[in-house]
Amino acid sequence: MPNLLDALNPEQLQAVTLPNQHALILAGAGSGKTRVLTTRIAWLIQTGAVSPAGVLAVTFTNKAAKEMLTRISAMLPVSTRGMWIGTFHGLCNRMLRAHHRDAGLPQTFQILDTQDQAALVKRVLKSLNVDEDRFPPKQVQWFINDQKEEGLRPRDVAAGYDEFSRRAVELYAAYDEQCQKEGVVDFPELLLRCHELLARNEVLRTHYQARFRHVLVDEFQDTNRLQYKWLKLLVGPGNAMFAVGDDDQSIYGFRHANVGNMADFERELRVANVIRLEQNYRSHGNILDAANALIARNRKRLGKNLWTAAGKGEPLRVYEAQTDGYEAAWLAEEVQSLQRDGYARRDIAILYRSNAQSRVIEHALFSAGIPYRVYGGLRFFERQEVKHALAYLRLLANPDDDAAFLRVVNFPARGIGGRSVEALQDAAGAAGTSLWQAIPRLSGKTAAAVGAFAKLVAGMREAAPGLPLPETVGHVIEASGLVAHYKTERDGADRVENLSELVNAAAAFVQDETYAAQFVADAAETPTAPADPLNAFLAHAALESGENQAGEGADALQMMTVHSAKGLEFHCVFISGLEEGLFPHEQSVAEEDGLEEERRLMYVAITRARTRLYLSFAQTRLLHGQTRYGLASRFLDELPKGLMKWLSAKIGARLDAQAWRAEPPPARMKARSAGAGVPFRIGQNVVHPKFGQGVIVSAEGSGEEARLQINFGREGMKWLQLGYAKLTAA
DNA sequence: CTCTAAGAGATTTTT
DNA sequence: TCTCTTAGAG
Repeated sequence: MPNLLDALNPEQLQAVTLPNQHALILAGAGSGKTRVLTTRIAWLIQTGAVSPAGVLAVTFTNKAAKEMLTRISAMLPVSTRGMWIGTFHGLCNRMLRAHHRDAGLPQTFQILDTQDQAALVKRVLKSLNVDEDRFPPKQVQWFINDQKEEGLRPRDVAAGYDEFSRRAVELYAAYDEQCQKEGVVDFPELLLRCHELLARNEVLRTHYQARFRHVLVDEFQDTNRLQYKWLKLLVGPGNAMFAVGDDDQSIYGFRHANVGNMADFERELRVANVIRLEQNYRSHGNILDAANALIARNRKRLGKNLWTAAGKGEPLRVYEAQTDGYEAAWLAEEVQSLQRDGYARRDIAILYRSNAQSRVIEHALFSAGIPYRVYGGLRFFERQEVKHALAYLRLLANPDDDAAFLRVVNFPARGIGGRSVEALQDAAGAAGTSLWQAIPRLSGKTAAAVGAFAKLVAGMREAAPGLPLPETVGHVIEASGLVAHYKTERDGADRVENLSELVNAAAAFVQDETYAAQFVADAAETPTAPADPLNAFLAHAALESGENQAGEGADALQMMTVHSAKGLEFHCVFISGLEEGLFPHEQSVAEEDGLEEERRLMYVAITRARTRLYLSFAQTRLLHGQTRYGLASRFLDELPKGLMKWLSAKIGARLDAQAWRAEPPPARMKARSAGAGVPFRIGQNVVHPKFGQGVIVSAEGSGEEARLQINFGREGMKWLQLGYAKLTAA
């Protein structure tokens, strides 16, 4: 076996071989971050510094966790079984299962995903007769999650100043009570519960601190306050935390990622080892120079400058299109030309700021016959039919799970309407029981219909224990009538397919025992009964939403938002829609922090490219049904001119008579002169001596009296009178 | 209970 | 403009 440390650069080597003290590794894009993390774990084990059971490594996504496990297994002939490697939620789930009694949870507690949680909040609001106009369920849900992520229970929330928060705290309390009653736990609750468990139970805390000699954290810049607090509980006098992150790639502020955790960590735990990984192994020089120049404009940085031993490479190519339609057509053309140059489609990515932009591009690619794959969208376990099947399975595990009960009590339809459900809810409410337990209290016609459902579920529950998990799943999707129902539906074929795929997923799950082990209680910690596969599978389904798109193997062009491109790399990258208002997004530019995050997002986008980077924007874009006249993104101005090569627009030259969604503007613009005797057109670029460049958005009046509305981008939108403003055509 | 029509919302995403 | 959700009628 070759030496693990052989191929490391000096900084990587230093990081990998640090003594067991707190450390912060500032790892730039493409600097071998995962490599350092995995090599350190392998090295620690190989040198006997720690046993596999002494390692805890935490990531944000299951993908990252899996990748880590795979790479460690490749480096070491040791089983990774004893290690705790997983997501924050996965590890907390594991700990809570092992100590469910101490955590005040039933052993079979179920996990609510975001949709389930929204439904439960709604249900609680309804039962309390809350006015949904004044207290929108979504906002209440956000409020609850915000509090939980700050580590606050209803009693800890400072008395609200406004009416909303005062009432919201009460709703939070009612919601928590209902969760407890049903034995369900939402995502932030997993973390909060686990945090409370460790905070209150000194025996457990010291046990885990002693066990996990090394606590390693990936993407530390993305942690929220609660996650950081949880990590701090895991480190004690005898162990240390090794955090890897990049403040320049912090792009999840909107979901409460707190970059400040990096500085706090350094200060609070007196981190003596701060190592910067600045050598980039991914991109050519010009690309890195552009990225460095851009990010240097941010004020709030820990500071870092990427460099590469590779050559300068090609210049960045910039393209200005007239419309989003032309931009898309150009993208398709350019992709074809790249293919002719020998690039595989899977090595090319088109990135955009928001999902809405993908439609036009998809249209153009489709017309050009280029196979593509769009990331994002519904994931396997989030599909309606799969969620229905899971709801039946949840009832097998715990019939008191009201959320699951309500989801399928009348699906497929079996004559249990809203009134019947209400009667049942009333009965349950009066008796203080779950819906399931309230069934015998019903009378009349309702009782018969619901009774039939109860019998169905009871039958499944009896059959399940004797069957292997995949057969249970198979039985449930048939006996529930789900398969039959979707078979009769018009477009149900895919859904039937997905249901049988669920059986496969269950089969794969029970077979992959290393992975299944992530979800079962640890024998060392709990001498209790072994976790049953059904429960483990349900937790797996909730914690890992599955692939978002099929066809992974096919050679297809990659399309995704900049956010989902983080962590990936491609030979050729297109960053499209570089317009003020879109990227940076208009909702972010008002605040300094918002703009800086947008700039980091652009930094992430640029650093995805290995050899060739394209930047494009459109003068005109259809957004929400309205034509928007945007200026080129300020980020284009912030890149060094010398690195960029502007491609000239071949207007319509090679475009066939495709019906692009956005019509070619020349025709439309001619028809829309800004008014009689006005020498400008709507959409025309103009220059103003004080405000600089702008685009005419609309106009009123005529001749010298005419007033023009002009978007000056950074300077904002202005109304100017033609007679006074010294405007010139750009 | 199912179908249709009107209304809201429209960055970014994982668990 | 489009899409998804919800309310109301049949």
